[in-house]
Amino acid sequence: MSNQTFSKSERLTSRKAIANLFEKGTALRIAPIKIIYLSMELDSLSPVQAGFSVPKTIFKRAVDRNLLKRRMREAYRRNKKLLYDGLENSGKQFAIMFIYSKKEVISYEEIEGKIILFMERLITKHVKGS
RNA sequence: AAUGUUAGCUGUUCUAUCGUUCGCCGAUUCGUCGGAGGAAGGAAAGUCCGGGCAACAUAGAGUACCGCACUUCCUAACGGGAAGGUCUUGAUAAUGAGAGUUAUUAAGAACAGAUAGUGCUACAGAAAAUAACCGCCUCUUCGAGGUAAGGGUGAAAAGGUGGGGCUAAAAAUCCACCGCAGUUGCAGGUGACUGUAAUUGAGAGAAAACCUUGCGGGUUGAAAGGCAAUGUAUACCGGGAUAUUUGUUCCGUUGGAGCAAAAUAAAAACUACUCGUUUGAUCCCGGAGGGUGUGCCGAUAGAGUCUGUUGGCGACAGCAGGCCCAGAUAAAUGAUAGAAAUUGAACGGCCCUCGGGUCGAUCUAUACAGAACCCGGCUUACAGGCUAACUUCCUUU
RNA sequence: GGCCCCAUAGUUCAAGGGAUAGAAUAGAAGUUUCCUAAACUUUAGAUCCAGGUUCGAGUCCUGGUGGGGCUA
Repeated sequence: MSNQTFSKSERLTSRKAIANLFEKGTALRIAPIKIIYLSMELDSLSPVQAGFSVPKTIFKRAVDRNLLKRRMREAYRRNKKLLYDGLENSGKQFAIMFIYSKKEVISYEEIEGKIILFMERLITKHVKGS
């Protein structure tokens, strides 16, 4: 689990879980990315399940939406070890949804920086709370 | 050789590291792991047409509604395609006194009907489709009548050109030629239609106004639909049985059987309406309905594609052989780094017809765009490259 | 994914194919007032884009662009 794979058990695939997340989750905004997360029981052993979304109203073309989702997913996949290590001993599970909310396409480096920033914040908040 | 237009084809490649998904093979502690493979397009797009497929009656009739509209063919089908016909516009040439006609060539056509009917044609103009304002002429002054040759208005003015005659003045009255429309005959063509002869006629435009005629269309779309699991009482589904009342006949007696009629019956579904069809009341047996929401099938081998050959002007069709070519579902096919190729820019070297070619290193750019059940089309978007045809220009012979 | 609707001044709406596309409100300038508001006068401002039919198109037809709604 400590490698860089990103298989189905680590992604948000349950319609029910997503509905629950949007209803009760905590919203957070880091520059162009809006993040909704919730501590909840998941149906897999993975500590975190993540999903990525780009609204159709901002980007009309499917090519642009695909590009941004791929960049966000890649950034998450390469850095998720940070998040997993931080949550290792807590026993909690998180569902996270990343939503892109800017009209321009930004580079991979920028997206990666924002996602790392979010992970650090989530860990410090969680440690402080417990 | 350059320039542009149109049509067709193509539409970046390789390596390394880390990843996604689907078959196959092997292992497994059933969580996964390993091996070897497949993984976006010509438009996957717009959702504009047509078809397959599925449910609702094996999908029925008429009206309404919607769509289409030269002919023949292709096709599973089409509003698509091929070949042809006709018309319009432009150019060139020939001919004619002129109107016009003919030939070649290019482009285009929602190209049935305006002589079935209703309505419309602003402003201007006498008048916009049963034409008389000025002008001309006649009668009997006012006024009435005749006349479409001339005038001006308008997008459009009542077939056109030339000539003669009649007449009060004129005309479509006459002659010749040209054009248009209807009917009939002959010849050619599968047909649209063409050629030709006779005869009749003079009534603009618009159907992308309503409409008429002919042809076609049942409705809803994979979120269709089917299976399984979870789970609770009836209403839901499937199968079977029986009908209730009245009259009458028979058996012959607190009842049973046959026949006929009526009622239950109001309504619901099938497209809006009319018809038509189905359901319908009670009991028994079996399965469960609604809601939440999971997995699988539908769902990836097909009107498939490539090669050859035969038929056809062609679209296309037949035959033979080879090939298997994405299958995701909060939704895969990617990220990073480095090379190469192509394009453009300025720089330096070399060559020469002084405008380019070629080599080197640097910088820049690499389009439009992402499958969502599957096919056939149409439309729209598209950096660069290749091929073909044509236009224009230059040089040489 | 599928189905449907709409587009006119800054905004909300009109306009049987026919003078210069109209009204309300918002804007600007002026009058009035010590100043503001209200009132009055004047003024500028628009048919989503491209083709086609027609003598003539906001309206009719075709293609595109943008926006909105419904559907488990």
